[in-house]
Amino acid sequence: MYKDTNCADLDKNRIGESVTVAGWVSRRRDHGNLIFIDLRDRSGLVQIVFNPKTSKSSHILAEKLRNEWVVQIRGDVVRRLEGAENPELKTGEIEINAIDLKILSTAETPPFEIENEINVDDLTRLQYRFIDLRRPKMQKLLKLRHDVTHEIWNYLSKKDFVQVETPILIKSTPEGARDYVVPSRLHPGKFYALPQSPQQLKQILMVSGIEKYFQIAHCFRDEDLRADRQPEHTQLDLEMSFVHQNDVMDLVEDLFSSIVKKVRPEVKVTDPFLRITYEEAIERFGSDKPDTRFGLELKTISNVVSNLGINVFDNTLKNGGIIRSIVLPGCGEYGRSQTDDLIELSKKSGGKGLVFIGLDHEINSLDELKEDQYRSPLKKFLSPNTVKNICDITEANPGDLVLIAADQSKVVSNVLSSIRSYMGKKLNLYKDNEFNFVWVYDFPLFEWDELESRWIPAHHVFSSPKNEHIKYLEKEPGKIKAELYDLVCNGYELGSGSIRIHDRDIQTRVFNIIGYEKKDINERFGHLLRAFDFGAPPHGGMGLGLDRLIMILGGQDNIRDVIAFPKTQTASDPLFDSPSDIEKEQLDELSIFLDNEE
RNA sequence: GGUCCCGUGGUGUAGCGGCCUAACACGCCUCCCUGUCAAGGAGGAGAUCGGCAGUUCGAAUCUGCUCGGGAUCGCCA
Repeated sequence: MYKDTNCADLDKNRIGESVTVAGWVSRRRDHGNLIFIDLRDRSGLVQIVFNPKTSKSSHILAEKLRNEWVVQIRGDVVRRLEGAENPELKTGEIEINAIDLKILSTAETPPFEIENEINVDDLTRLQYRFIDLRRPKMQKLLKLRHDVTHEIWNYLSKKDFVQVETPILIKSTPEGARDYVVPSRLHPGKFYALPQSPQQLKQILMVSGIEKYFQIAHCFRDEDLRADRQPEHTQLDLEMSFVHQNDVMDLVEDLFSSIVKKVRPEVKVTDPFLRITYEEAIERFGSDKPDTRFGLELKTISNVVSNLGINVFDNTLKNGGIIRSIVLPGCGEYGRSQTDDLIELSKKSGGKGLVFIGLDHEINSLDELKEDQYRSPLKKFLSPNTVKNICDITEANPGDLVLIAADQSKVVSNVLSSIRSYMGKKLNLYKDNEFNFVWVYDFPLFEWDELESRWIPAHHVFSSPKNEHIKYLEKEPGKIKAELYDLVCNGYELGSGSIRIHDRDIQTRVFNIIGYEKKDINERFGHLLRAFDFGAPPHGGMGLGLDRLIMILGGQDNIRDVIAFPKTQTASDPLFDSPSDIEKEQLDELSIFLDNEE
């Protein structure tokens, strides 16, 4: 070994020891006859002193040292001079008197500094990812990631789960996201697809009698990127036989609690996790992935604002729409530019506009509300009594701003939930180190696709309808709730799962509703259905986004920061410069002809 | 495919028609310095302002296109 101790493991208990350390020169302070080096390794920093009285040759060599050179130093751990201690540093009470210095590598000046808080373009960071990852913050996030997966392995192993690796080269199915595709050399003109998730493989493993399976699985989706979406991401994938929905939820809940306890012991996690139905989530938050760290719940006010001569509202209701509102506490005196911001946000979310009612702060009682104590563009239609009724339902108080959206219910949900998220942050309604987990369950099995005029699966085709809803299958598919559940944290969807269909008859009926022909079914799912013919146990499971979980646990707002080598928004890698051209010989082998005209 | 923001020495910013022969901070280089820890002091090098085209007597600055990065809608069963 080039070193017998880590830099930051040294402290006053080790004074007098002779040690050898190795690492990177983090900073040098050259006082002429005395040179200080902050030496950095994975553990942290320690101060090295080069004193000509201790070692003349080392001192001369140390004059050459520059940032990020890699060095090995032998020396004695000594107590620092009185008054020269550095309380900011873990090793601040001691230093190493260097006797020997060996330069292991020189280094160019790095393109940016290796500190926790840097303000550098993402492109530069990714081009020099090896430098970026030297930053203690990034090291901490990679370690956090390790600790999380370690805990997952530990926990699930203790619970009798077996980790099984599934292939990366599998088969394209036209369902779901766009596939990443790999050409086959041995089968000219044919392609493998990279898995969007090991979904069908793990279900086959259930038929194989594995009973409890998990995998930290890479999943690939060729769709556009976002702050929380990479083309290649990692899932904790798990599946269990002979379980009901609650068994899966209980297990995952306990697992996630123990992960948080392990890696963020100072954080309080809701115990038990909140469990709400899909319907309740939409009703209260307008979203199936609500941020439950704060209130600002939505209220329906269709009844109190109809038939007042307000055309927008009456027409909306006539067309089967709904009128809902959200109350922003203390925002009653918002000016034009602030309300315009909210209107713009609502338009971005697909809405047409918003109606405001701003309540004065100096209102003694809403029961004696006067005309001049509230403002609204629709004021001439809104009597004090109507406003009071609205306040009753929405629980608005003096000084609040009531926002009203009228449209089809899906649009209203989108508009008000995006305003809710935006204002929750703006009004500082939650702390950064709060983790609010919530289960959302009882999702509908099907959604109506307006464009194609047909029912499509809300999750995937193997999710089981609730037993008592099987009777609606052919008559009212929209009414069917599924054994489908999502885990949500702080407004992020962390994962979703379901109890799967293991009955051939029900599976066929679901396929029929989606409108699959026999031929399609065989081509796409024949392998799985064939397996089901040989004794399929009842089973269910989940897929959980590991990157997002670590992003939240690490207090980050971008998934790239918890992935060692992520891609840019155009799915390229500035470090490797991928994707890239390949040789003509490679193309020929694959029987691929490029149409370079376009 | 759409919308929005950004692109100026190595890094981050300022400059937003002529005061620009492009400013500032950090970093870098040289020299001085025995107690610093964002060391200090003195001096120095380094950018044709992402690219192309246009407007103009004159463009880092205005316009168009394009490339790259970021945010977001669509998309992500």
